[in-house]
Amino acid sequence: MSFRAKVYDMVRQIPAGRVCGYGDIAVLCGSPRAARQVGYALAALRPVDGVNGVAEDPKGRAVPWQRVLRTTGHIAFAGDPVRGPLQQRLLEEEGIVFEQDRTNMEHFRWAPTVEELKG
DNA sequence: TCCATGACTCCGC
DNA sequence: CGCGGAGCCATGG
Repeated sequence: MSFRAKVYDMVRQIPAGRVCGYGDIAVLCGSPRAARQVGYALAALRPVDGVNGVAEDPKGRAVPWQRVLRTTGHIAFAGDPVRGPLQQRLLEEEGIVFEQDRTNMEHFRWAPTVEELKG
């Protein structure tokens, strides 16, 4: 199983209302230093519905990419005029609270349980 | 096989 | 705090 496939599977497990850092996903996928590659994996998703932010992986399964943020709580693609605001909107609809342009990672960070990791 | 590309991070200033 | 630079490493050509 490729690194990207692991990333997609892991991101799919993040429940609505919770977020995770790129680095966190990298660790959970077995490559602690590959945070950047996690972002690259999400960038490779195929956009399906631009308005609702739906994107799928190569297998056609939807991936909640909006739940992955920088460790600082900032939206990684903030510079993107479309995806930046979209990501924040999607997260706020799930109950994530933004203070200025960042979230409180301490409060919203998600970590899988042992059971969830068995997958 | 080598090389460029990056939705990242850590560190120093 | 913010900024720039260096390190990181999975992919694809």
